[in-house]
Amino acid sequence: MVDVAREAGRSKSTVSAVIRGEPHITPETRKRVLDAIDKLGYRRNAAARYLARQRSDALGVVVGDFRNPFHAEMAILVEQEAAKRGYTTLLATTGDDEEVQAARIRVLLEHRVAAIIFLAFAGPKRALAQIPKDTAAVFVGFQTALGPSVSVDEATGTSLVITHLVNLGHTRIGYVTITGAAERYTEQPRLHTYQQVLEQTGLTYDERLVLQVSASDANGGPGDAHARLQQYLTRHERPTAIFAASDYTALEIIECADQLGIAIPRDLSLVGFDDIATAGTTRISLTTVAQPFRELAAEGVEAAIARIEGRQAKPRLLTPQLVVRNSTGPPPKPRG
Amino acid sequence: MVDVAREAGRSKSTVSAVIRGEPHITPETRKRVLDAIDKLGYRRNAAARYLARQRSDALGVVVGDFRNPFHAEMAILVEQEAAKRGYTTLLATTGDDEEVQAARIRVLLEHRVAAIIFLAFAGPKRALAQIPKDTAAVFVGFQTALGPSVSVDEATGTSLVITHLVNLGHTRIGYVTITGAAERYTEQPRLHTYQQVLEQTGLTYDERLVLQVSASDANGGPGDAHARLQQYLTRHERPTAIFAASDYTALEIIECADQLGIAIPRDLSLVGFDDIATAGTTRISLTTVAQPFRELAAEGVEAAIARIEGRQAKPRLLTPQLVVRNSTGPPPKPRG
DNA sequence: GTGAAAGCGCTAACAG
DNA sequence: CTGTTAGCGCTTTCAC
Repeated sequence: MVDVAREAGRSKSTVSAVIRGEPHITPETRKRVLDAIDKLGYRRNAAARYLARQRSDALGVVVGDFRNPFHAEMAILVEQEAAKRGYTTLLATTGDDEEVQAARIRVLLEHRVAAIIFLAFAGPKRALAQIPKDTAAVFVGFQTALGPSVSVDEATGTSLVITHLVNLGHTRIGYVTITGAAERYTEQPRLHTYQQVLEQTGLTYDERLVLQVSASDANGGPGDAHARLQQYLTRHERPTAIFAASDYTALEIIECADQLGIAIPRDLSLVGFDDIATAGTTRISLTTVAQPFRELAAEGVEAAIARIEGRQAKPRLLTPQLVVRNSTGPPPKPRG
Repeated sequence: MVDVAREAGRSKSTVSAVIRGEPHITPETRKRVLDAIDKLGYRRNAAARYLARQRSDALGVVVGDFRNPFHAEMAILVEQEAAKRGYTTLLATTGDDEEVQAARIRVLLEHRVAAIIFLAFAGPKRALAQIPKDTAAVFVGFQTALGPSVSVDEATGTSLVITHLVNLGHTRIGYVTITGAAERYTEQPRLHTYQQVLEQTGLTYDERLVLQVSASDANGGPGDAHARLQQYLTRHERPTAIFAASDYTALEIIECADQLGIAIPRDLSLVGFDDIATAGTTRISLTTVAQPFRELAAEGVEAAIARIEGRQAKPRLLTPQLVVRNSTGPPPKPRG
């Protein structure tokens, strides 16, 4: 920067003023400085800038698993929304390992991000606890009491699903989540909602209809989740319809059903959650609860910025929508 | 840090030494410092650290589109590999817009990343040009002469595909890419390879068998790509087999074919590139060229670090493998 | 083995 | 409107 100043025949602080876009600069001076910057290929130093200003314009975004298209899509949108508002984004994936999760969050913290956005995922309490109070943390994509959250109303979404299935004649409606340890924090509550809605509808909650597997279950190895799903789908008292905790999970169920020769929706109805792109595809055509992606992202960023600026971030509960496609139909005639 | 020093009854530089893990510290002192850090919840400041050391341990990773599972997967793996080697990762997505691409790269540069890894994507020349010579740039996931690259041998991959199709009896083998402007830089060369291999095999290159659409083609709007694909698939002189530039593209072709009632592989054989998870699925079962993901990521990071440390990064050309599944078969009997 | 001091590249008061 | 100055939080010689 001092080089630029010399080249422009001005002082360092004038250069700084030009860069920051201060209004009170002579056009002449501005031009000289800009030219010098150009000529020297000068690029301001984010570290030094942060240090001097003591405030950062970077948002940390942590997502559980980019492999899940919902996460990926949201990450893109959040980045876009943040950019619109003048913030840059530091993205991090964590996977299942709690060590890794803590480590990634630590890195963001060391970079002094102004806020951390948890995308459809919240690390374990331990990782969350390390976040200093003056760093805003907001949660987007799922309902939680961990902090300010922007999400769809899961009770409504679940009602939509159960009602749809009940109207088709289903009474044995299962609930399945296949997730990394990471997502347990987000999908556990969704199970709770399922249970509540079920009972409100007059159906009895049957534990045997619920399957929760961790994708990376240590005992049994990686194949374990698949084995348990297979077993769940072939049991005699299996459900006639399944509500999957996410489209990503639904995709795994489809694969397993395909392998077992279980036809969807003839033998089994399936509903997902999220409405990722693949769900709308002819081959998959998955009935699902659509989340308003863009809105979620925009509101999430807004909430984060609100917190940064010391404003209160009111929790937002958006309205989900049921998209009926070809993965649901009437239950099969009782066997035997 | 000065607070920690006070709390521990030691000086600032001693605290620094402890943090950096210098060997010559009394156990007693170390413990005091560590305790103080813990008690105060101290977290070192990456910005200040960078400023003082004048070297960064952050790698910038830029990917074109997280929606493409190949990109997402690679991003995860690169992050993991970087972490293993003590580097942290700053991830950025760019999308199609050249402005955005340049902006994202600028942000990484301002953060003084030690190197930038271009993941299955290279920005436009203009964006690339802004990278100072002392910042290493490496390209992983595609062959390019833009700089050190780690990729699969595309000629070999393409040969595998063409040979496979020729053996099945195909003579009209098309090539399709549907991509953002971003990926044009990576898939253009692949087209070239297709052309070469075709001719080596004794088939003549027919321009009409090639379709290249930009997903975000301005004229015609977003539906344009789909319309052109549809037209391509219904033309009289359509190919009996298509080599898609990526699995992601292949997925779009499948969707379009499904909508048109074109059966795969009965009416049309299809081969992809990458071997993303979905390709292995029962419903998709896509014949494709598998890339060694993990190796690509590991070697990519290695190449970046090599450059950072001033070593020469020898371009690596890994060997791809053809995975034959159910999307390819003999050509249909001639119509009419 | 530990501490004092200089300085990394920038911003922000304040003078001029 | 522009320049001077004093740090921001850390690392790194160099004395002690």
